[in-house]
Amino acid sequence: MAVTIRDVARRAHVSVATVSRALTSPELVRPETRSRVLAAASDLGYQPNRAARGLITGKTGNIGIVVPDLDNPFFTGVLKAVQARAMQADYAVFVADSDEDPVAEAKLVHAMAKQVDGVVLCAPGLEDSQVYEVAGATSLVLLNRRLPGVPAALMDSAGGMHAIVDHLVALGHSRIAYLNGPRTSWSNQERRRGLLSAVAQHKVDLVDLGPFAPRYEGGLQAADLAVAADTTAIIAYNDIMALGVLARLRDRGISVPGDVSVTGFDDLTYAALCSPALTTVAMPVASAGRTAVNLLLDWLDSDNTDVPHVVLETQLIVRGTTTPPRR
Amino acid sequence: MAVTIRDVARRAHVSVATVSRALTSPELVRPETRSRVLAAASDLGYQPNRAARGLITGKTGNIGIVVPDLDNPFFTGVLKAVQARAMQADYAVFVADSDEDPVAEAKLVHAMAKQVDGVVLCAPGLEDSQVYEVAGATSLVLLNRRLPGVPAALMDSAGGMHAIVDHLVALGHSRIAYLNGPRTSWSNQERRRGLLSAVAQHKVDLVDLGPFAPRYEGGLQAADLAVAADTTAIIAYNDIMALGVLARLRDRGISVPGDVSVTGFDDLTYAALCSPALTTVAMPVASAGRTAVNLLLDWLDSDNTDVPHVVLETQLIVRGTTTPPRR
DNA sequence: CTGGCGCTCGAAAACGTTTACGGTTTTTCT
DNA sequence: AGAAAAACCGTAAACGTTTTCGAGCGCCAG
Repeated sequence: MAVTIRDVARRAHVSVATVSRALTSPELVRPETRSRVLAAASDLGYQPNRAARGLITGKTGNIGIVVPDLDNPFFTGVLKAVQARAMQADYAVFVADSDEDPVAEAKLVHAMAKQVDGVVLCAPGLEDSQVYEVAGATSLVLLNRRLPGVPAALMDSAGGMHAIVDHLVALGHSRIAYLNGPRTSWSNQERRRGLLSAVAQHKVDLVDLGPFAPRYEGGLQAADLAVAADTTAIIAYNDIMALGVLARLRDRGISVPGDVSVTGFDDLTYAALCSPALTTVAMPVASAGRTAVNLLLDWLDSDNTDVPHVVLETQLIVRGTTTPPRR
Repeated sequence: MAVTIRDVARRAHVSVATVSRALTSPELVRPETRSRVLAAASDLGYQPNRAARGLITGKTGNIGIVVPDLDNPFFTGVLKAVQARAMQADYAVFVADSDEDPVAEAKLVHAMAKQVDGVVLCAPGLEDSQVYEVAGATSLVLLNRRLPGVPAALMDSAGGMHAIVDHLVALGHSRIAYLNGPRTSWSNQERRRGLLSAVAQHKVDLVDLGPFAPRYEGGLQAADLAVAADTTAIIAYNDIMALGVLARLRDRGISVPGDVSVTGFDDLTYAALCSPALTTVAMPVASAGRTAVNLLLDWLDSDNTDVPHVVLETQLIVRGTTTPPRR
């Protein structure tokens, strides 16, 4: 049924070895015969069988990506970029969704390991030791998580948080609430780090609340605590929580940004679409995805001597939910 | 490096053939030796090499899914379900994003064809003939598109549209605008079909506008046309357009739902989160994804005699953007 | 006692590639 | 022109499995 390398060889009057060479190392065959086999190959619509190739080369031509939740636009953003970059480099992409379950994350990487040349891992919930453990099974690139010894594509969320605080104090705010996401998540720690550094620098009162579920409902809950603490600005862990905050404040008749300013984090599409549009910081999801596969590809054919950590810039997007405080 | 079937055979004092049998067709070996093999295998942590297996069986144990846009929550919703169901059945999932480009869609299926046992295809933009053409390359299941001869998981969007109209006329509306999406897309045709049937049944005035880009900006543009046409209710092609409509109306000081009712389609997360919350119809994305891979798996080991088309129910979600018209 | 059958298992072929090795031709150098 | 070197290409082994075929064995019927 399928057309094999043998068919091409027959049609081009050469051996299978020559066909293989013409396709994978063109410089090894005479231009004349090379074009002959190329012609034969395209005539027959020949596509090499990747399984057979992988069997002997030991490389699969595939990469994997495991994410905690495919319904989360943040991860699908990186997935989209990963997919695009991989396809460009002639790699195919396996995707796995761990459903936020750390043990599933580890399992999935192991299961993928035999079928891919490497995987990019988004695993905010995994223990460091477990990450190292799965790193033994295949080549890893971490996304948005820094760990000595394993390459990573990072986003400067600390810097983004710093920018938010700078923005808020520039507007004149001096008592600010931060609504924590999950305490153990690397993202929350990073954001908090930027927050604290900025706060120390500016001498503002910080009201540190939470942790809350990083969901709409978490925002609803957190909003009340923040107004009870008498703050003029609320920094939410992420956009979804911020949306919850906005909804709760509106329900209680508290005007945004008139009475209180609110910021999110991530710049998901609806941040721009809600009303008032949300001030937030944009994460470079696409370039992070791209560089993650770049790192992986480099890592694969290199002496694995230095472990690159590249950090991408975030960007504060000022929209409608932040103004100077009413005095 | 990796542990092969030969290592297991040596350790269990049997031949490789017996190991293979013990793992894939247990009833063919004596229970005693079977357990010896199994023990050896798990001792060594043996995992069969899928490439080698695929080379000889002709099956890969993988399925593919190609979607027009991974940033679109609709598609990631089905992707998530597809992934989950496939994993359950011990299949791995390749994903490809065509970036809304029909020729890329066809190319991608062809590229995948050799690496997968079948693919679920979301290709609203592809010509029928092209779909048939790619169906020759591998086993296909269509998602949300009906085509004779190829199995499909469908969503009853016509029914959903009918429900919207029923809802609106029940509220008392009698002059309604429909904002078309892309004319050629199967989805738009289906929705329009349901719309027309409901309209004919109820004798209401239908103002048929567009087509518009199925984006936020398309909604901004469409809103003005709808109010100029003096309608009391606006049915948008999808949620994103509806959000654009809401924004534009608010900017113009037209109150929703006071002055005009608005509906969306798809029930994306932000439909529930915007304010007022959007009346829309929920698409069974998850079960569609699940049944798509069920269909694919069934199709793979069956005589391919009848081509199943299963249609899933949609559901009208009444929220805050629809009320009786002011008179 | 013989022939046939069923059960269990091993030897070996096959899947579609890549690549080490060696043989033949062409080029280059003197 | 002749020899050494280089360029080109074919033969065959190898990758890790599955599967066909048949061998060995015990059992039962005749």
